[in-house]
Amino acid sequence: MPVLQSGSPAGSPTVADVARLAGVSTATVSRVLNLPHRVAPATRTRVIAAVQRLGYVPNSAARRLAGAPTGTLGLVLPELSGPYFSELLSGVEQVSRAAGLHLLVSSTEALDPESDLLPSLPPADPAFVDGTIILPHSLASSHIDRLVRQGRPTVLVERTHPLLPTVSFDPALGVREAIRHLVLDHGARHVACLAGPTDAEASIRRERLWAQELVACGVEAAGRLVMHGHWSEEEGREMALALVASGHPFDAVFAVSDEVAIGALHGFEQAGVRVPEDVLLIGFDDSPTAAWTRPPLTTVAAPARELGRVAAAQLIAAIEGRAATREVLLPTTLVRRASCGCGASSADS
Amino acid sequence: MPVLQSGSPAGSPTVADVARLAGVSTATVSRVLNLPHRVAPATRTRVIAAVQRLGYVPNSAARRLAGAPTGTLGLVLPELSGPYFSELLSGVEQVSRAAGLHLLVSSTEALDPESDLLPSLPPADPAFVDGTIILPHSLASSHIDRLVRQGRPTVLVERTHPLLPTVSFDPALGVREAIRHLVLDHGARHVACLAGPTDAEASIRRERLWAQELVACGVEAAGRLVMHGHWSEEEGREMALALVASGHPFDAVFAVSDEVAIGALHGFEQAGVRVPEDVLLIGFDDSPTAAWTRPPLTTVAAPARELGRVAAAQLIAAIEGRAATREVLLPTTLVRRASCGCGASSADS
DNA sequence: CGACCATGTGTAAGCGCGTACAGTACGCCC
DNA sequence: GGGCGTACTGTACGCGCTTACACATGGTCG
Repeated sequence: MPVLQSGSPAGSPTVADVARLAGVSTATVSRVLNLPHRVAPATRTRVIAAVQRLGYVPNSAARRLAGAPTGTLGLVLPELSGPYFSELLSGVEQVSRAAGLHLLVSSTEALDPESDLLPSLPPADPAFVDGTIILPHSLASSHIDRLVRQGRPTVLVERTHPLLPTVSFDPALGVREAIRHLVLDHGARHVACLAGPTDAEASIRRERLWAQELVACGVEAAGRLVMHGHWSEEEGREMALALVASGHPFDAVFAVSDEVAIGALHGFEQAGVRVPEDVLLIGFDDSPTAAWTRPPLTTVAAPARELGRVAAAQLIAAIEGRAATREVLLPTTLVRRASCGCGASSADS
Repeated sequence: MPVLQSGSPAGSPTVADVARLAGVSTATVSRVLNLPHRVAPATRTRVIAAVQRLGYVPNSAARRLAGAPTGTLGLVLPELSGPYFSELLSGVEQVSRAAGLHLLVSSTEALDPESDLLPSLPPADPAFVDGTIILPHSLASSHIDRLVRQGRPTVLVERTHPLLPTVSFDPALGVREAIRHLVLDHGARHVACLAGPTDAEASIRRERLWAQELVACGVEAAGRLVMHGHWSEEEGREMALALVASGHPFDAVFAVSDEVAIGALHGFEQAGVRVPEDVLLIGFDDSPTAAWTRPPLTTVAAPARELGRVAAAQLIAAIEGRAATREVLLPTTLVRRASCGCGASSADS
């Protein structure tokens, strides 16, 4: 059990306290902690004992101020909830933990997209982290440019950038597979698209691929069958309802995220449209929930956890001075369950 | 567009740079940023202009070191993924954002439960945050005691403590409702319990209530019908399988979390046991997924987001010196869907 | 008209830590 | 035995910021 602090009664013990107890100078204490081999074994032992006795934990603000690395990574996400970010987050955490680094997270949900507040977020603050992974929520990029200018290690996720290392999914493979499956295997003629916000790059890409592959299959990519909304179940439901209400005939739907797809499932049920009997449905992400919906959701698997892992690895490389790969593309594939009209795949654990 | 840094070419601009540009002393710059009303309007304007021109962002490490609050809250969770933590997290974020505070998150997944590393996590580090919300993942508490001793604002979630303010669910109401519903309304006689880890306080409480209420209903709370595992779908599945394999007859199941319940759903399907025809199932949490399973999951609603909100509010109160309520208990209620044998509640948005 | 206060600003002292630099003590060699 | 290198350790400065204190104005009151 630790002992009553010697120094400032209110605060935590400092190097000075440890030094006093061990009968050495503060410099020696600091050396024991950072360059142990430069200290005589006997002294080292004494200092370590003092550290433990006092329950001394270095003040990282001071440490950082004096030029030492923080040993923590920053992660900036548009939101903190939802399966996608959740998975991504834990992927990042997994590798940063393995590297002995702490992780610091915050969301930009609050921020005015156009404001330049991003640099003041702890995960982007040099005082807090050695480097940052950013998943920008919109196309505005002035704050990103500033980070670049400051030359701090930074990795972008799901977003292209001329200078920064980048990690994204390559939706092409998965979406191609999905569209072909719909059109070629199940004979869909009118494939609708439930898209995300019009300024989200990931959504834009997926929508573009939807159109592209449709045309490649010799089927019309009808603009009237495209809906835009936020990445949420609720909006997915509304888009599905709106689609039905529009009166335009359609026999299949490609949703740019599982959450939207799940919402759509709900919307269709509400509108009396059966999936997959009346309309085929394919989502995107393969979120943990997808296997548990009714019917189980066919979806383009984009393993967010893996994305997070790679991004973290890239960032660590950048911090350590090893050149990070400029642009990493992760493959996506179609996971066939029941919502696309394929036979009853009951359980697939 | 900002301008090339004047000071150290590599680093960001400092107060000194701003002071020079504005033709004032560093003290004045600092005052403009922290106590604006103590500075003459004309000077203030000049300084602000300089700040913007340089794109100056205060170094929070230095700021903190000099005794100023960091303006950020810390949150320590056992894991970062999963719907429960995800929701909790975004509740905390919601109110901390509203209060103009940043949020700093990390998980203890990595930590040796018995080690004293917790105080070195950024969210518990005075250098990083003004206060911390902790959801301890096990019963070990020496590190928590240390935080108490240091007298730093701290709020505990789902965990009792003699000194610290605490925010938890009161599972009693919901569980009572659930068990009674099973036994009284649906005539269940052998209600099993799929519990969490044996050292997780929340799980222990729920299991205890399961037993208590069962007895109160005049039904046996059979120890042979209790299974323990981790809070995951996979373990839920395995527990369900094990339960079936055990051969002990049972006609209903209470799972201590929705994830476990969903896993059990999977397990039962695999074992050819139909829910709710052969066995009734009730979960705990009302996670976003619960409404989307097959069949839709009846569950004890414990609004994690709200829990997060309250915890954050409590912490802020503590930081500001207003006494936080010692122990807050949030009510839980039963949400009836189909897995408990109630009629087909199709959509409940 | 001088003492006194309010207001604005500058000076300088740390906050806790890392580390260049300057010792000090010892062992080795020629 | 003196010169020099090696292995440790201590002294002292600075990281960027806040803030107590000192100082300079200008105005107000007796």
